[in-house]
Amino acid sequence: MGIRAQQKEKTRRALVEASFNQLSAERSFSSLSLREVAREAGIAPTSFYRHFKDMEELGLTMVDEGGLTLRQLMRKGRQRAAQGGSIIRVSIETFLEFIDSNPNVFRLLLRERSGTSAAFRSAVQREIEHFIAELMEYLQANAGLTVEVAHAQAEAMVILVFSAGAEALDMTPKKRKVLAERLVLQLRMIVKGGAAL
Amino acid sequence: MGIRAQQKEKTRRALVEASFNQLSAERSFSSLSLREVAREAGIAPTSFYRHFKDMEELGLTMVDEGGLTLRQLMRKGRQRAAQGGSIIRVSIETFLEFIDSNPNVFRLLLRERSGTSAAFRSAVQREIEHFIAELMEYLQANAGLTVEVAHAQAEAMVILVFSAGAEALDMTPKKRKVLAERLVLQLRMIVKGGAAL
DNA sequence: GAAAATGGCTAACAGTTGTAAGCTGAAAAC
DNA sequence: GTTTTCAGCTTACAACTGTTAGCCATTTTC
Repeated sequence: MGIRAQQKEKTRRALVEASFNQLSAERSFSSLSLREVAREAGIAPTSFYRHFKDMEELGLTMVDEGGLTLRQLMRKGRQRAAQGGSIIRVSIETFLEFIDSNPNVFRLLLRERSGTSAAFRSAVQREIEHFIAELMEYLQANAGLTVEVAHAQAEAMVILVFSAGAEALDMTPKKRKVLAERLVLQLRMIVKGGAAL
Repeated sequence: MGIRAQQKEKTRRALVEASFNQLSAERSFSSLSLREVAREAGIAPTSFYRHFKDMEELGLTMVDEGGLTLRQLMRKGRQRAAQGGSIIRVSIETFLEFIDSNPNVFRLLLRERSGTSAAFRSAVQREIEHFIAELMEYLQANAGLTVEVAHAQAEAMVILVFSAGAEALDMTPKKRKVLAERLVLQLRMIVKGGAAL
């Protein structure tokens, strides 16, 4: 890669990282301005346009990236579970670790799922569906269920995990334990209930 | 009530209604400006302060109001179910009707649940917990479960219903039917699974 | 080595925002 | 009937926004 393209990639990364870093409980992506992001990344406002058409394009990049890292992590978690250990517990652990070490990635997905940009919403929805599909495949292979039931099951589980994640964001580690236990209980109910149908 | 207080209440309502009316798939409460709301309500920007300290105070009022109407509706639904009819089906119907006739109220609750204002988040959370508590009471009385299980069950059900509602917002009536059926299946899984534990 | 491409910059614009200061006329209090 | 209260108004300001135009230095291309 040429020295030029290399530098370009570097400031592009700086923009993405600057955006992620500015997210917090009090700050959503949609509340970030182009100028703020550019400032944080250390470039002039107008240089932003050398990399992204507008903030939406930046955001979509971030969603794709975030979704990818999450899915990779979960896949690893499932592999870990395959060689001993409850799939439910391991998945929940993996997910909570993800939230703990990438809170802002999760915040982005969580908020833009119900945000004001249709492109964002469907990008996040796509990520979640990937997610459901992988879990569903696992469930069907390991429990031999109807496609319909397996899908409903996988979807319900993903929704509950996501929702618990959202709550966990603001919690102390101690309260998280309680949350995680209840989540385990809920997922078990779904597994048992699905099998019974 | 004096003629003065009456007029004041009227423009206060106008502000609340103006805010609700400006919400849409493309517009969130946090993206509304004080000036826009005032304009829509037909008053000068600075007159806004005669009614609310800032936009956050307006929003909290809206959350409280929205949560109240939703809970009242659901309570009615449950009464309807008490005299014949599946509680699950009736509740889902009631909820989807609510979303259909008050999409913007639901949008507000949905978005501010994961929004950037701590006050908003806990206001919505409080509404949801009311919601869970009422359902839990019902479940415990009618199925005789542990407190723990009943709570986990009620919570899971509320989350799934909310989440389905979010999806339903952008859907055609035809697709909603499919969604509703899957939701029924999911709630049944939780009922069955809870009983099995 | 000359010419073209390009990432980053400065300057400048028109528009919007929240909010302060202060006036006015009508209702409320006395 | 006089005084006080107050919802709503106009004007004003400083801050910030996204975006255009155009220059510069360095890398890339030929």
